[in-house]
Order: sequence, then structure tokens, then C-alpha cells
Amino acid sequence: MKRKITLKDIAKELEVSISTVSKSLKDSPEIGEDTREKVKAFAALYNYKPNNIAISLKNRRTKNIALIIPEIVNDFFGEVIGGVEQVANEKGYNVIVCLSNESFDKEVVNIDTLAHGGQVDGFIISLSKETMLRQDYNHLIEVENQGMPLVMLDRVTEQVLCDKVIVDDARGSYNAVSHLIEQGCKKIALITTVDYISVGHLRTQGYIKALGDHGLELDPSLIVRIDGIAGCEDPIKKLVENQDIDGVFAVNELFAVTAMKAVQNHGKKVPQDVAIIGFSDGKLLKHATPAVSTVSQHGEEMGRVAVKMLLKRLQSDKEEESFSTRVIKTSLIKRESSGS
Amino acid sequence: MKRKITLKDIAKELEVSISTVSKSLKDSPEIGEDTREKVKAFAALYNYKPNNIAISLKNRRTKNIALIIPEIVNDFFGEVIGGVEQVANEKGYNVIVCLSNESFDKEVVNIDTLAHGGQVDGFIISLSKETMLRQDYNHLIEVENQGMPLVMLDRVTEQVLCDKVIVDDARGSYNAVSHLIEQGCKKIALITTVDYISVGHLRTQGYIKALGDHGLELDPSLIVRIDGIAGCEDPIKKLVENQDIDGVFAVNELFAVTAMKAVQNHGKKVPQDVAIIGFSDGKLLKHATPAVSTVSQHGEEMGRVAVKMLLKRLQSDKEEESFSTRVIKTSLIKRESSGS
DNA sequence: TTGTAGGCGTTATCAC
DNA sequence: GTGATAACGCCTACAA
Repeated sequence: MKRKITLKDIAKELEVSISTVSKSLKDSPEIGEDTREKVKAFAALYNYKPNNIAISLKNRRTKNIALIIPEIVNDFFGEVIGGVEQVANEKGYNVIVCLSNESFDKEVVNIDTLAHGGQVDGFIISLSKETMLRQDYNHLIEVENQGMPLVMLDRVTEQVLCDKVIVDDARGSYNAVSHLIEQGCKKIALITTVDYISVGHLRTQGYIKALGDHGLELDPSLIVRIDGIAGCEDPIKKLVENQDIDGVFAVNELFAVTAMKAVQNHGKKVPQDVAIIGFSDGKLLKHATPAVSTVSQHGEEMGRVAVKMLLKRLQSDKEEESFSTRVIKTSLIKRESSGS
Repeated sequence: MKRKITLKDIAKELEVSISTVSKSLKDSPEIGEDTREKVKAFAALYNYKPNNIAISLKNRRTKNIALIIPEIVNDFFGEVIGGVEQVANEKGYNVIVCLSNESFDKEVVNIDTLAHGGQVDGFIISLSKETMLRQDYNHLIEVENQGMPLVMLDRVTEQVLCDKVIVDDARGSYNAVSHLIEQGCKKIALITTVDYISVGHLRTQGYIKALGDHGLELDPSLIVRIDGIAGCEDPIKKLVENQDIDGVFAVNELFAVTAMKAVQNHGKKVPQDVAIIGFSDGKLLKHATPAVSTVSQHGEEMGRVAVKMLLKRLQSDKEEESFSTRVIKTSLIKRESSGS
């Protein structure tokens, strides 16, 4: 690789010292007008740009942040990346994206490498499923102990003290289910994840509360808990065919469209016979036929907020004070699948 | 931020020199067995990890690569990220993801910053629409001139000499359209992008050739070219309602589902009245009802291949030799929307 | 007004 | 066997 021009090169060429060059380029009043101009002209001509690695070494900050997410084939995380990247770039930070692929080990390796290697100034992380299942958060606690800022996003845990960005999952699903009830649904199925996933758990609670508040019986046979994304068709199909339901609340996009497909294949109409509402505002629900109502969690905004919290920590020198949790409001997007 | 432990710290603590520590940790036979062990034990105890920034400065390589893509709310690019990230991580590289948002300016800024700033060792890029429209590739040519490896992916141009990874777009769409014809379609609409987008252009050519080879007339009124993603509904709707078609080939996911929706709203059945086939194997087509046939471009593999090409360049010191273009084979995924 | 020197953390060369 | 030194590119306190 062709070597890039350095301060030293300029200094030699112009027969001045390195510090003169450095100061000139920073418009230091220490340096005489004419030398300053001469240096700047030369630097511009040769397209000089300071070497960020050297600056990082000197300043002990890299202007990189790590974003660790469980997967990417999920519009929610795609949006998060977008939001994070946008704000980070505006503020002069680069985003290193790491996928844990829902694996505890990969999450740990990623974090350890970046944290100890000193490649990033801070982390934004959404926990992998496996991590939540094992409830082993030492890698994160250690990051915090090192004094590296850490912001958790969406999939969080109380066992790590740090800034957090979440949505009001329980309320979001409460509203969604209430909406179904208002549309006249009486027998509403819930398609959710296993309980160790923080958001799945909260969304389940919203469902339960909504039923209760509207005087509907909680019928456990209308609830199906799915572990993993592969092979969700079967349990959903079974539920749809064996239970006499008139509404479905699904805690993510995939479950919602899968349920809709099962309903339609079963010869029923959406929303006339069965109304459906999902969670997460991705393409899948928007472009389904009929378009599926959903709870928007504003992934992009969550990403933006997370970066801002992180940068705030990075820019203040006072250690630790107190941590805050920002709750982003969900909003209900009513589409065809839940009646007019 | 708490300072991380350095060689110097260890040296002071153990009352040996820095070089002794460095060599011990690298298991250099120069150092006596016992000092070596002592140092290693101490380092392990305090969880010493070398500072990668310092190493980068010394070695003039960062072990970071930049991936520049136009957008992320598109499963194809999501898959690409996955593939890139996977192989890069395996090889000890980090991936800095940048979104150009289809903007020429942002693409230029991203590249200039990272290239001149010395934050990355190489680039993988998929061109923004605006860049292809303007045909201004100076920022990329300059990267090449600097001797930084550059791999173009999917959206490429002949005007930049570098390694490339593409799919056989023309053949992929040829196969797709041929499949429709074999299913008995006679009047096949083409929903494509404007022509300056390399892949849109090629896919259009495949369509034309397939018609010709099967003795079907090319009817320009069956072709609609859409600029941008917003507001594709109207032209598609108009086409579907005004033309008597029995097949649709769309060059991306969104156009395909939008067409399907228009067809269904128009009171026709898919695939009985109108067969549909798309391009790109994302969730949108897979989970549509009916599931939509498509041409898979294997985004993840493209990403993997791109990184491998990039790393190969990075690891060989010989400059420039010749550039290669890897063509990934598409495959036809037959689903419900195009008949049995 | 300009230059010198030391340091950020590491490695490699060379001297002891 | 071990250590001193210089270098990667930049910044800055201090000296001239």
C-alpha cells in the first residue's frame, strides 16, 4: 500500500519542524501567518489527512463504537443499525457491527476482543437469546467495570447496571390486544416466545392484563410459546386449526404472518373471521396481504437514542453517577388485518 | 475510563524491561524459562491484552474493513452484511458498516474519511444509485490509486478496475422468465428499475432474451420502469389493470409483492390467472401468500466471497497484478406464485 | 515565531 | 538471557 503523507514528510519538504507543521494545520496563532499559509497550501495540495490511528493512540480514544446484535435478518435490527449509524456518523464515530447470531460464546468473544483490544470506546448491545437463557452477564459487567460505557437496547437485563433503551413492551401489547377486543374479538390467541426473552415475557404480560381489564377469561390453551424461529409453523398451525379463535396477537413479525397464512389456509378470512395483529414494524407485515396491523417499536429511533446516551457518557469524564433507562413509546399501526 | 494494563506496567511491577515482557509473552526462546513463566502468569492474572491501536500504528494495518452499502432495509444487503461479518471475524477482522443511503455525497464522505484517516485496510462497496446515475467514480479510483484494496459487490461499474463479485443477473432473469413461459404464460409483464442501475439493466436484458428465445413478441407496453422505491404502487397498479397479462417478472422483492397485491386486488388469482416471479430471496417473498417464486442471488455467499477476495489482496504484497470478477450463480426458487 | 523532546503502547534490532 | 533504543504518526509543554 502506498504510504500516506505524514507531518514528517511535509516538515522535511518545507524544511520546518514537525511541530510547526502540526501547529500550522491547527491554525495555531503561535505560528507566523506566512509559514502557516505555506504549510496549509502544501498539505492541501498533497491531500494530507491526519492518521487517526496515531491520534487514537495518543488520545486513548478510537472514535469507534461497537454495536452487537443477535441477528440481522430481522427488520427491527436492521432499523436499529440504521439509526445507530446515522447519529454515530454525524458525530464522527464509526460503527463496528457484530452479530452474535444468538450465541452466547460469540457474544462474549466479540465483546472481549473489542473491549480489551481497545478498538472501541463503548458498546451498544442487544442480548443474544442464549445469554438471556444462561443469565450469565459477566462479560458485560466486566466491560462496565473497566469503565467502558455500555448501553443495552431492547433485549436487556436488570442484572447489569447501565444505560438502557427499551420500548414499553407491555403497554404496546396491551394496546394491541385492547384494539382487537374493541374490534369485537373474544377469543384471542397469543403467539409468543419462551419466557426467558425479556421482551417476549413483557409482551405476554400486556396480553394478560388487557384480557383481564376487559373482562375476558384467560384461556391457556390459546397461548402458544415458541422457542426459536425455525419450525414455528407447526405449533401455530395446530393452534389455528384446533382452537376456535377470532383474533391473534403475535409478538413478532414472523409469528404474525405465519399465523395469517395458517388462518387463510384453514379457510378463514382475515380480518372478517380472525383479526390479526403483530409486533415490530417491518416490511413483512406492511406488504402482506392483507396488510397486518402491528405495534411499532421505532427501531431507528431506539438506535439513535442509544448512541446519544453512549456519546454522552463518552464525553463526560465523571465516572458512573447514575444510570438511566429511556423508554420509547410504541405506537399502534392499524392496517387491514384488524378490521377497518 | 480505567486505564488498561500495558507492557510497561508489567515491566515495572516485575522489575524487568519492557522488551523482556514483550518477548516473554510471545514465547521467545531468547528469554529464560522462569522469567517467561513469571511474566506470563502475571499477565494472565491481570488479564493483559495487547493494545491493538498501538499494533495498528506499528504495523500500518488496522484489521478493519469497511463495508459500504446503499441501504439496509433490504434483505439482500442484510444477508451480505451477515456473510461479510462472518468471514471477516473468523479471520480476525472487524467490519465497519457504512450506509450511503443511496446518496453520492455520503458515499464519498464515508470513503474519504475511512481511507485517508487510515481506519481501515480495505473496502467492500455496493454503489449507491446516485453514484451510478452520475457515473462519477473518482473517490473509488483514488482508493485504488492509494493502493487500498477495493472489492465491488453486486452494483458495480466497469469504470473502476478492481475485484468484483456479482451474480449472473441476466441469466437469472432469463431462467425466471423462461420458467414463466414454460408454465404457459404468454403475456409477461416486466417490472424493473430505471436503466442506470447495473443490475436492473441486466435483468431487463435477460427478460428480453428469454422472450426472444421462446418466440414471444416483446411488447413495450408490458414493461414498466420505476425510479425509486417510494410510490411504486401506482405504475404497477396501472399496468396490472390496463394490460391483459398472465405473468409478471419483477426485478426485486418489493416490486414483486406490490404486483401481487395489485393483481389480487384486481380480482385475479395468483398463480392461476397471473403467475409471478421476483428477484432476491428475502423474507418478503418467502412469507407472502401465496409464497412467491424468485431468483436467489445468495447474498450471504456474495459477502463471504467478497471478503475472501479482499483479504487475499491484503495478504499478498504484490501490487495490482490483475483483477478478477467472481460470478455467483443464481438459483431459481420455485414457490406457489408460479404454478406447481 | 519556531523547534526540541517526550510520550501514547508495541515491536524489532542490536548491544551488553 | 536481558535490556536499551528507535520507530510507527501525532500532539504539546516547554525551551530557544
